[in-house]
Amino acid sequence: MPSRPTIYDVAALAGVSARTVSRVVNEEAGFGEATRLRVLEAIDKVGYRPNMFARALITRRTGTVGLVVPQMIDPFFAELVDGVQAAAKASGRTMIIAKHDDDLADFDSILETMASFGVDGVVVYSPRGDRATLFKHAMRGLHTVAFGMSISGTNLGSVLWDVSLGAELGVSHLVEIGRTKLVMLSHTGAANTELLPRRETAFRHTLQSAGLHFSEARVVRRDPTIDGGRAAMEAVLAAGTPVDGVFTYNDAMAIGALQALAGAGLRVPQDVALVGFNDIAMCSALVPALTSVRLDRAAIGREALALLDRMRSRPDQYEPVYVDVELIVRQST
Amino acid sequence: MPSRPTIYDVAALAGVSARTVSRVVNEEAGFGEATRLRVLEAIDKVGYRPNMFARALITRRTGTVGLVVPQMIDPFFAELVDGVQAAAKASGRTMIIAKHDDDLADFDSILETMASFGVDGVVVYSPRGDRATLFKHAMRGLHTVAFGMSISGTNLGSVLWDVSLGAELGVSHLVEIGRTKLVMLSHTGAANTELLPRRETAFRHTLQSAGLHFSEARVVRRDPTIDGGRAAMEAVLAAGTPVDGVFTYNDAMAIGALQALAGAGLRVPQDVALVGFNDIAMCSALVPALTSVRLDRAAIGREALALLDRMRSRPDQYEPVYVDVELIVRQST
DNA sequence: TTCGTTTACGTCAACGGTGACGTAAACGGA
DNA sequence: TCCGTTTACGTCACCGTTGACGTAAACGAA
Repeated sequence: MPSRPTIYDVAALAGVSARTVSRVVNEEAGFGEATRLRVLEAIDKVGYRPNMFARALITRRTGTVGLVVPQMIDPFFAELVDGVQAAAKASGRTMIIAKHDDDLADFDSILETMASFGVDGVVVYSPRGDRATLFKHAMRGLHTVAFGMSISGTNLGSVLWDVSLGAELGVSHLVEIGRTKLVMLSHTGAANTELLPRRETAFRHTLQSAGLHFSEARVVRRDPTIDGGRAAMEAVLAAGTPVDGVFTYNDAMAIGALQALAGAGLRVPQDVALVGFNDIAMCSALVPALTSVRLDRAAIGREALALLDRMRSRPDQYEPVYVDVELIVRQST
Repeated sequence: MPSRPTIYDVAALAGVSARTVSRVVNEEAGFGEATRLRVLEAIDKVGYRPNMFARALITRRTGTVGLVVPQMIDPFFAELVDGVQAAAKASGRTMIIAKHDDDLADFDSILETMASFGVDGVVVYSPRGDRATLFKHAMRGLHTVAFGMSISGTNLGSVLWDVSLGAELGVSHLVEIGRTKLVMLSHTGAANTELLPRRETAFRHTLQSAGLHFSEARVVRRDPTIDGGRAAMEAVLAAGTPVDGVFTYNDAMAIGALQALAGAGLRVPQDVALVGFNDIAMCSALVPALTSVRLDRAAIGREALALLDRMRSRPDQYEPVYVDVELIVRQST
């Protein structure tokens, strides 16, 4: 932080008190037009910008929001970060971003750092659905919004999307276009212990309510990556499970499945229809373009920041906020 | 920023002065072991964390670095952000991230905000190679490192990778494996006016020094996206240009080319070998896995932060720093 | 034993703003 | 003309921390 001109430099040049400069800068009432012009000219001449720290020290507000995600390589998170950033910018706030790589200790120290950095609040994707750390920091006064997991309490709220509905939309679309031999490529790990089972449950329920047969062999679990998706699809084909429709845990797995199907000489969608989840940007650039369940990421950002705002005035219990999911139908189905 | 316990609360509980608590917290010399333990216990009991603003106000250092990129959706930038973040974390710094969407006015106001936020320095990928804004803020005292463009001056340095060498590595690899009918899929726009021509120049030079024919028809320009790459490749095939090797501006275009080649029934690498640029994570997950020119993104982050450090002690002219490029050979060649 | 040195603290001011409050001058209504 | 109100400022303290400096007590060497 190289030293910059202060409010006193401006005051001296404009021939007024620092308090008056402060008033002009913050557009408070109580100064004359002539004074305003002199002050603005002086600000321009010395290149003055307010020091956020001095300001934050007394106002106890920083206009800064923290965002914590597991990582940013996965396009899903990259696009989520993008959505929250856009929302922050729209409401004039600065964002601090950190990633925890699914490490609980890192996560704890990130929240610690953000708190001492005086963020007005944090928006968080918790590692492995960790709740304890969230409660700990919220209790100490950190305004927190978790997304992708349901949690609420003092200084603690959440923004969710209806995963069950999304899964149902995807699977019933496969049923509607006449597919009867469905398979789900799911996620091995416990990356998020809440969202995972719901997708599988919705898959089973939708099959059953369509009168289709469900068996455990129709859910194959691997890492939620391209390679994992390819491996899962290859396992299905190798096992000889009859299949004409595939629903995947996320788009990365769908891309992998696409590769495996191509490798086996099966055509998409003629032989096998394919539905992904999350609708990352790449879906529309694939051949064939991938049908996927879309989350409104901009809305997630907006809702999270709005929730933080509400918390400022009323920091008690918050009901989870839901954002819409919708199915985007493309060439793969 | 909800109110948190201060150094005075700790001091009162431990029965010492605030100054002594400060000394313990910052591990300065000059306190007894018994005192240290009492203070640490008190810190733990009240849940004290130093207020960064008060500290920054007096030390004039924030331990914060700004990172400005055009966007974060493109995996190349997402991975770059990741690399810089990792480097920042390793050196104990916090990062503020912003994106400018190639908008010059946004870029200017982002730097303004970061400066008033008291960042120790910024690491920047300039929109459209803009230099004027960089010079303006550097002149006012903002320590700046640009990457991907060569620039230097007071408070201003750059971290680069040798694009020419990267292009040469990629193209001569194609030549070495016996390909003689090469095509380059390049970038229409002026996203970065410096890096662009160098790739094309290296392509031409490498062809010529291998005794191969070069013609303008062998460079096709489109948007640097998957769709752009597909369109470019389709244009080459439609024009009937003979081709057995393709070098692309970036990996996204290579993915598009892969789709177009598959659509035309051409096999990779048997019929056409393919080399991308940047080596985004996805390259290894493609079928066939993509040969690509890799930039050491972690090194970019490290070098950028190291340059900022050097600037603190000596803010004058800096020679650009280069990070390595290397060719990662995979199945597509 | 004496006196310089080190250790282990404490005191005070300052960083750059803004909230709370004070006040002189201008204004306006009866 | 008088007095209450508004306008347009200024003054001062304080936000939480650390730099500069002071000092009493303990220590150590002659």
